[in-house]
Amino acid sequence: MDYRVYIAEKLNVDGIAASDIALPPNSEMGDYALPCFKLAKIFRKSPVQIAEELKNEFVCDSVISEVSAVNGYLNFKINKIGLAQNVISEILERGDNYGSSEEGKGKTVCIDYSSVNIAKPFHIGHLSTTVIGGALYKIYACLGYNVVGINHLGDYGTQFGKLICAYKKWGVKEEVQKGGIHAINALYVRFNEEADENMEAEAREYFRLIESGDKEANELFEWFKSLTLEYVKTIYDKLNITFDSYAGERFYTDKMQPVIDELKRKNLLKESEGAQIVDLEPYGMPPCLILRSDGASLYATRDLAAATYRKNTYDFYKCLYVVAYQQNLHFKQIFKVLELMGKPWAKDLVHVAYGMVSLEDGAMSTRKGKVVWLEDVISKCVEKAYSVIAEKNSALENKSEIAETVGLGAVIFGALYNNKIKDITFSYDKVLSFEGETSVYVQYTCARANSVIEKSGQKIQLPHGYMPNNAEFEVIKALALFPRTVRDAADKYEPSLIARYAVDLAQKFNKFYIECKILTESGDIKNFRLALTKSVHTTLKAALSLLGIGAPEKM
RNA sequence: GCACCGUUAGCUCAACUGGAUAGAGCGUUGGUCUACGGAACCAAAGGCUAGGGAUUCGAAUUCCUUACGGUGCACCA
Repeated sequence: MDYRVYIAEKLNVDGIAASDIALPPNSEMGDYALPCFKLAKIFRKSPVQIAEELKNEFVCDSVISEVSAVNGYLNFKINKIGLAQNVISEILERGDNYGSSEEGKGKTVCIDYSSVNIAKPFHIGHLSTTVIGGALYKIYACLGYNVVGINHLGDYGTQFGKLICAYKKWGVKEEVQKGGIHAINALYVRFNEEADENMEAEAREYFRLIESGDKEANELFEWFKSLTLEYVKTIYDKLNITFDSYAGERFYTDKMQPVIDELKRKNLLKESEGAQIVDLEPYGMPPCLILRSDGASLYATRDLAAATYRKNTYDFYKCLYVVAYQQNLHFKQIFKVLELMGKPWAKDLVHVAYGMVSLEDGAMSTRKGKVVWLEDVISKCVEKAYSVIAEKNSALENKSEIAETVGLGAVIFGALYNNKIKDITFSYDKVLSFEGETSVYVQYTCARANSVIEKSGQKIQLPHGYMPNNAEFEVIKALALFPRTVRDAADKYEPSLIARYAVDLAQKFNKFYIECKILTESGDIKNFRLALTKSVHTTLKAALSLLGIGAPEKM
């Protein structure tokens, strides 16, 4: 039940909607509140007076147990017994499905994320798009949407001509096969260091050969591509990330012309300095380049084709682009161009922008070797997790497996805990910290809850009419917030809300856990506390799972 | 130069989108050790929400302005 809706309906005052019902700063005041200041103008009375009058009119019932008027606020306390009963029984009943809904049924959401470049290994700069997109995928799926995860591969451009050129000059087949993506990347880096004008020209020619369908060039390219995909898939597996489509830039090679024709037909295309552009000056933006002066297409051209293709293929309700804010202008431009083309769905395109990652000593630079590879971060976290486990719980059987879950959780969680728009300075100290507001804390809490349940050795049975104490009630209120949090995270494209929620719930549970004994109690108290513990365990697991993080039963 | 984004405790960040006394974690100091899992819990200290104006019952949140930092601005992706 949504208490805000209930209260608003019960009040039945013009101008008061569920969204006007707020949460008081602390729970001693109440569980919900209505600020009456807005009503002062309508009723031409002081807010204090209005609150007082509304209080007197309000009849408490089985849902709202108490109303008070304080300084212009009307505070409500909800029936603790009823809330406890409702929330816990719902969680016990729905289990892993708690928080999920059908509200997105029949609607498709496309999410363009991660979008790796061929021949470039993953560094920590690629982590945000991957885990934010991955989490949004799970969050929307949880709300019943049909989700299409798209890895818009960076597989188009002269750099692949350079790569082939470098391979032809220095490459050894066996070494590349063995070294995989790092070997390819090394060739590319070497090209950029050593190439002269002749090689540059050669590279352009190789790119042309790829484009014109030359057999050898394409075979090489496909080989590099498959080595790249093989590599990234091992990382996606670890991060619990999946894709439904790997249609990258090249995929749109033959889908751009119709878009260009349409732009022409609609008189949007203009020549400027030899290039074909869409003029966006009236909208305060630089022009959107469609064709270079040599007739070649550009990034924007392919994105226009891709958006059109996705609409035609998936008929999306929304299409999200999880791409760093560096590309704010680019997306503003292509969204505007589609709008000018008269596409009503242009409004359904959303650039989900996130902040950039830098290192403590400045920006990353592949060329200067100032890079932190994602694989290294992962393995360090897993190693650390292993050593902590070995120290704290040496008897544990499957230590490596659990260390993997814990270590990867730390990597993912670290990238998801803050508002996505904020820049991040990467530090090993931070991801390797397993205390406080971390995934490890949440996982630990989960394991702790699980341990209590196991030790009890009894079936979970929620007693009727149990009156929760304060610590218990705080946990219950937090539990009740989960479905709303999932919806918020989807509405705001903000997985950090889930991460923060998980920590908050874990904190409240731990407080309860320290204050209230469970197994040494008996009867209703024990049964209720076990049911509460089980509910927390279920909800924390569900929250972590939306982020792609596992929750070991023991750790 | 223009545009967009950011600035909250020593550090890293929240604040349910305009509501009551701005909250957490880390770090610091002091406590809880018969532990249902101490990867935990409690307490203390720490704030003119970068500065200045405006809007109103009420501003960290909206508007203007200044400073600092970041990003982007025509044939790369």
